[in-house]
Amino acid sequence: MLRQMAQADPRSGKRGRQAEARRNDRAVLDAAREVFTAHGPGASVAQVAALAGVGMGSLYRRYPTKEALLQHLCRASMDQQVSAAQEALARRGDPWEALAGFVRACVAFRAGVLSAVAGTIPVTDDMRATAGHAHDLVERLVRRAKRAGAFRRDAGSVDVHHLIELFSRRPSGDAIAYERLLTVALDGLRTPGPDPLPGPVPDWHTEVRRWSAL
Amino acid sequence: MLRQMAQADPRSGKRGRQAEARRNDRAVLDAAREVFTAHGPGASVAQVAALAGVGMGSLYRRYPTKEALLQHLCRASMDQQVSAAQEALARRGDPWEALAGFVRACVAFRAGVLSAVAGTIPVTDDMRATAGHAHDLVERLVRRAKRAGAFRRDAGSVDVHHLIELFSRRPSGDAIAYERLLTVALDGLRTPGPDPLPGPVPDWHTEVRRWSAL
DNA sequence: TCATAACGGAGCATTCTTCTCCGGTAAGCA
DNA sequence: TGCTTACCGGAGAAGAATGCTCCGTTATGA
Repeated sequence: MLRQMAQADPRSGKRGRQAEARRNDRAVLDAAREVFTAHGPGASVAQVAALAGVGMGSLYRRYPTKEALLQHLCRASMDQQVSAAQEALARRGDPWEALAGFVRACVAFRAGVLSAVAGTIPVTDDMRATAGHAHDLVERLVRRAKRAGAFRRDAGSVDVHHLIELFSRRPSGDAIAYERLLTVALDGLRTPGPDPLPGPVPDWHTEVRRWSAL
Repeated sequence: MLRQMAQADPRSGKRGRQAEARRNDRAVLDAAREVFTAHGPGASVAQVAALAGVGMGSLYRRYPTKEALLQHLCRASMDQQVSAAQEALARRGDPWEALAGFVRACVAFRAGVLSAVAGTIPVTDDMRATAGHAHDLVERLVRRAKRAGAFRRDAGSVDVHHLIELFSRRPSGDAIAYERLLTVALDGLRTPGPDPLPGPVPDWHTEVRRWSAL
């Protein structure tokens, strides 16, 4: 196969093998996100490698096993989610816009992976902790929006979490259609509906137990 | 294994083998819906049989192949969707309530199966026709709601279709959470948001082409 | 020019899956 | 009551798919 070698990595500016390695790092993780969120954790590693444009060897040099890849993916996504939440909290201006932007960002990088693979990999304490941290930040975003009257009273931060999970699962095609639906859902989350939402406001504790149940 | 034989089928009132056969018919189809919508068309037939509480033999006597099962499932779901739409159209009173009830019903019986299995089975002309018929009815429901001012102007019937597909994919657990989200989305579909939906209103033609692309 | 480091992908062992086959069990009739 | 028959469940065969390893190849940099 023809390989594209001596091209500079636009990010680091480096060239050569090290640059290729760095690019592959990202490509593998991005591909894994794409494949596992769309097809579930049962998707094959070969599929990930193919989408990343990388050989099996290159993938397995980075992650000793499929499980390790999934765990790393979860960690990375949750870290991204934390960053996005912090950024949203730091934003001045309309609290609703900050929250909505956060949700869109999370959906864009498929922050809801964890729900897709929950039950197939052991959830480490580390993951639990990071998820908890992320949740705290989302809770603050929601509270702030509620104070500004820009979030329906009968919904809570866990509903936001579920929304992100739901839309993270979107298959790769048809991106516009899903963006429309997400916009619809966000509009519905902002203003109260004619009828209250069914059931009690879900709480984080039971949510955690759902994917902690080995 | 202990079998439960001489129990009357509550539906037909019949007893014995024929009753068991009838019960199994339903059980297999319901299980297939559940399994394939939740885990995708890659889910194993054994999983379906297990959930239906039926042996492999009983399943394969009904459907000669996995593909046949999937096709029959699609047909049945689309027929149900047509029925539900007709029922909704016949309803008097609030046009919005009729539409919302229709969507809820479709999600309840997972009308969006087709999207989950699209691309894995050949789509027969028959299926295309039934889907078209269903769409016509939904279009009428939407138009009626729009005339009553109970449907946002920048959305269309294909968006409703997408909504049903999205929520049909829900995994079996956590039903309440999804019902909340569906209510949120429906609220968002009723009244116009502060910003218009992104992209053009999707049309049925391109939608069809999406899952007709072999 | 040579040692090095990272690469791609064919191949191996094992698991998973679809579908077949058959012994068993109860309903229905003589 | 006893026989026929229709239907049931699940073990198992053939084959596909998957996770992972191994190795020959290729660009880099001294």
